[in-house]
Amino acid sequence: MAARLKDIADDLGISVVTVSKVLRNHPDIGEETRKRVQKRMRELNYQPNLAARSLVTGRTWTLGLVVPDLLHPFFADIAKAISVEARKQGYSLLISSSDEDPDLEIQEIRQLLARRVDVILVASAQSSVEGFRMIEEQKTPYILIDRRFVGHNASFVGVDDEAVGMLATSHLLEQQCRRIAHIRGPNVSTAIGRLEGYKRALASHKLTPLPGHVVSLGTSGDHRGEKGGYEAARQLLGAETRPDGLFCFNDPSALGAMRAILEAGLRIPEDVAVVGCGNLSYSDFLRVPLSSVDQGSESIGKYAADLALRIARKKAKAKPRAEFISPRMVVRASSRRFPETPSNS
Amino acid sequence: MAARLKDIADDLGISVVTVSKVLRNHPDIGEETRKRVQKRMRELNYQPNLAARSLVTGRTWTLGLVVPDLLHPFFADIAKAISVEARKQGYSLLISSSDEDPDLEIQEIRQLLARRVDVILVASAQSSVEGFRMIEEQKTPYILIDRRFVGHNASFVGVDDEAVGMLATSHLLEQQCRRIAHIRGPNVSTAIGRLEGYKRALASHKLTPLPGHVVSLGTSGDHRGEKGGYEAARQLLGAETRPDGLFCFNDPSALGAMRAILEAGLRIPEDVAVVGCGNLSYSDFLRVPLSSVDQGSESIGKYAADLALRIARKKAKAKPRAEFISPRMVVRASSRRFPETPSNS
DNA sequence: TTGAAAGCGCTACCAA
DNA sequence: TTGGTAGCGCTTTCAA
Repeated sequence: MAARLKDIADDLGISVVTVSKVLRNHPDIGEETRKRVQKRMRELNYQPNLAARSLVTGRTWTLGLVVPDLLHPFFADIAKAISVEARKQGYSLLISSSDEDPDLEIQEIRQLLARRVDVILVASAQSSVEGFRMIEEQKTPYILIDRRFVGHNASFVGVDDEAVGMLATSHLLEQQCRRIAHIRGPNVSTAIGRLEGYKRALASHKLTPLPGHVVSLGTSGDHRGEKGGYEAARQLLGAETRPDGLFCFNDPSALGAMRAILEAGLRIPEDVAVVGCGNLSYSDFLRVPLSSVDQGSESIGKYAADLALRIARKKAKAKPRAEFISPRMVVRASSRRFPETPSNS
Repeated sequence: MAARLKDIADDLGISVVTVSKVLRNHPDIGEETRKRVQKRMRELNYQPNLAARSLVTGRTWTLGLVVPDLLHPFFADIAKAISVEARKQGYSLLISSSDEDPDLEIQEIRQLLARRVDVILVASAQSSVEGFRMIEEQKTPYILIDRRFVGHNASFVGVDDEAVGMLATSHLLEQQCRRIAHIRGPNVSTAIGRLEGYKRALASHKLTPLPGHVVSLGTSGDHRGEKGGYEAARQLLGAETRPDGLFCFNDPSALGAMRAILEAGLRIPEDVAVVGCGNLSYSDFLRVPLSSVDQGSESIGKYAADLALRIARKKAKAKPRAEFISPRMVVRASSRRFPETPSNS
């Protein structure tokens, strides 16, 4: 079926080794031999068998990526960016989706380990760091994306979540909101950091969250959070004092929340100003265009890929390093209470 | 580093072959031996080296997917669905994005061929069928997704595009639109089929497209088509007779078009009713919720994966077959001119 | 500059 | 029920 080195060697009456050297641009090959081999390769449309190569080199030229949800635009962005960078350097990308399920994630990681990918990138749904022991045992380098584990010394690329929370909340404060609520995410580092930032921004104005003004996004079924955001917002609107500003863990939950607010007959942003996080691509086209903190998903993907490829190249295990991307506030109608507010800050 | 069959065999004083058989649940192994081997495998957290296995079996247990744009929700949906099905059967998925560039697509396919994936799935950006010769030469089975080539006898899974065009246009006709325009896509089968359906639906009402009422989405830079849709719509609004209904090639272009319409001071759907295609997940939250033809992206992914896995299993090359998914009209505010219009049809 | 030999980790085949 | 042998397609090493 597919041509092999041996076929080419036999055709040309030379040895397999010589052909192999031409394939890899090894210097000590005669000009004429090289030409002949290259010609024959083209004729046969030769493709080296990467499985065979991997077996002997111990490298697969493949990166493995595990995300909680490939449909979430944030992770799709990252996957795309990684894929582009990887391709540039001749690497392929094995992508899998854990559905936000820690057990499934472990299975996916096992699969990637079995395939001996050179580096694993994972936006983890684990609540503890236990699951990574397995990777470490196999000595496969890995990089955490987006979500990290405090006190766990692994490479990390993601946004500075506390800055996210501060940026969003400070913006709402600037818009004269004083009763700012927060719909927080599940118990992972991103949600914790954003909550922390939210509190710090309030504190800098000598404020604290009012009773019932921090609500958790339900975790059930609905990963991207539209439904959860809707329910959380309904809960908030029934709170002792009604919020006049709302910072949502992510954009999908903000969409759900906005639906609840509009259904309750309130105006956005006059009655409740809303800020999301993620800056999803359709924000401009929404019923009320959504202000959002941009997490620089593309940069995250690019940095993560660069780091992964650097590690993959010199098989040496570089010491773990963390890279924090700075978030950026993108102001749209959902939180612009004063016309002069610039659209970015 | 990673444990090998030989390590386990040596530890237990048995042969590699026996261990290999336990690994693959081969029947003729003594109960006790099996237990001992399994125990040791667990202790060592053994992961078979798939590259080695591939080399001897000639199968990689990997599917390859090439899409024009992983960020487009339609293709993200498909990728996710395929990934889920593949995983269920122990297959992994190599995903790459061609950026709608035929040359890049060919490169990606070469890469997948070099990796000897068992089946290639491709939503192709090729304008001719030439590029597939390469795959055929290597005897790697492949399945076209979403976009096909008339007269080319290959397996195909996708929506019935003519039905898409008819569904959308008939709906607009039911809403009493009589000057229905169409923003058509690039020169691939999907765009051609939808255009065909649009014309047929008009014809069944003894209508034909008015002059200037079929506009092409520009192809430059902007793959998902928001910008293209905006520009196309501006062009349409300047036409001899202004359209009162608009069927757009996809949802992103419909978003752009709606922006142009609203900016021109017109109302949706009263002045211009709009229908998109793809039914993207945020349609409900848009400034004007967008009516759209659902292409059943998940079904497409599922069918395509099933077919691919069936082919992968019995290495036999099944004869090419085409599977057409029926589209479904989802009516929302952007085209609902009469309150009683049901939301699905 | 070229090539013979060995071996990567696994499975297929057949003999014990 | 168990295992020896051969070999998948390639790279590495070292000798010619």
